[in-house]
Amino acid sequence: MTVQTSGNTSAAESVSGAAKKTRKSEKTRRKILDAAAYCLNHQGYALISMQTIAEHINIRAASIYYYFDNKDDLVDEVLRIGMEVVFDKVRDAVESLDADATCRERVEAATLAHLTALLDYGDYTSANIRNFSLVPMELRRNNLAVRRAYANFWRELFEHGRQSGEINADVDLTLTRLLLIGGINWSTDWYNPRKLPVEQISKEVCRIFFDGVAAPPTSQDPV
Amino acid sequence: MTVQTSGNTSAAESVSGAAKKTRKSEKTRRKILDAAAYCLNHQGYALISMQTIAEHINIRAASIYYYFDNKDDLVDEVLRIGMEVVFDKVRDAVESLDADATCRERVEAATLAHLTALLDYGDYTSANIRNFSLVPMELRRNNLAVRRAYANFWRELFEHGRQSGEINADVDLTLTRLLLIGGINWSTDWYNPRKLPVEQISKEVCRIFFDGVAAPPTSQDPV
DNA sequence: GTCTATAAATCGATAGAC
DNA sequence: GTCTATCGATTTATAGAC
Repeated sequence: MTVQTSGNTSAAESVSGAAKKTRKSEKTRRKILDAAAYCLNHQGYALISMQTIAEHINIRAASIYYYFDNKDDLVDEVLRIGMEVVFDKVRDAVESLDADATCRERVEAATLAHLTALLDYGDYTSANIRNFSLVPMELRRNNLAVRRAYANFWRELFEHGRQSGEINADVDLTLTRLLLIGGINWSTDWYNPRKLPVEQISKEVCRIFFDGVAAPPTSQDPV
Repeated sequence: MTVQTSGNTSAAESVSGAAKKTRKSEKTRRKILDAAAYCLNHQGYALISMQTIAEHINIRAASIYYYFDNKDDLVDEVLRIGMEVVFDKVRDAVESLDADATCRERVEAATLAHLTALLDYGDYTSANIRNFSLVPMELRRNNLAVRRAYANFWRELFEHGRQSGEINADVDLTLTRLLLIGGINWSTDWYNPRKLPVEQISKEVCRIFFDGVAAPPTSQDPV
């Protein structure tokens, strides 16, 4: 209310941050993005309107156009953030493991991080996953680069496990990866945090994928 | 160009079929549903308009209202068909197996049928899966009954396997089911029929879920 | 930076001719 | 059954006051 109202507002906080204080401009921009992510997640693309987004943060729809050229640019940024935040969390989780961590430990950490970003971290991530296939082609195309990089990260995770002999040699790793990520992405539809915490979910998910659900032979051969 | 132009079109083909010929009325109704399913799948709810749907089959938007009271009723029926066609195919596939078929064989047949319905059968199924969570609450509620019944079918499939000792006793069957269905539902995003046919996909999916991807111990304990 | 006011387009849905 | 014409509501986006 005193210093940082309008005068020497400078630099953004997101990239190559210079100043330390968030400008009011940046704050409002973030609030718009948050509201857009919320609406996108709960109502879906094209069901959301600029007016609805604006109402959530008590501004007028016209004000949004001071920050974003049009609706698609706004949605585009929400989707981008949604995918990047997952990627960042997952990469951080895996890279913070010991260098000699097993493939299973890495996949488990990645699964937990992905699940956490998806369920706890909220609307950006869910908005991306739920809306990607329904969004105009151009927005999809813009989002593809990050998605490919993320897919590659997982691919390397599994291929590392294969090279170390931890994963069966004749298993389809691409299918494994798509099944795992697809399965946990779906969790936004059924997950109930009061039934099972994310830590247990990710542990159990990896148990299913690594060990399988088939019961081991009941009695060993009498050798 | 001669006989079957307009005259004696009669009776519906769908339920409790009486006559053998499809009325023009029913034919147009089906064409509208097809177009709606296509648009719903490729553009998503609320991005589709009655006009777009009408254009796909060369009629005027107003004509749709002769067959459906409003847009939501039309969407509702597309979603219902989408879920029912999967359920029907999967149930048929499982029930056509031998009575002494193993749990794994049943799950494999169910997976193949689900995948086939999803990928071959087309827009109705995908439209349901992709739009369910984004559609207005009332439409969701209408679709829940079929979805619950379908989920129960899978649940029994797995619980049967547990009771027969085929599935590990301490595996979370609910999570297994959700992971499996979620994973293959996601396949509409990545599946390429020229890379791997559905039969191989479903076989490999079941192998991953039943046996796991972990490599077996390389050398047995020297006992 | 945020607002009011409004232009321009599009949507769902209805009325009524044919 | 399908059409044209249109109403009324809502949308994105812009213009300009403050």
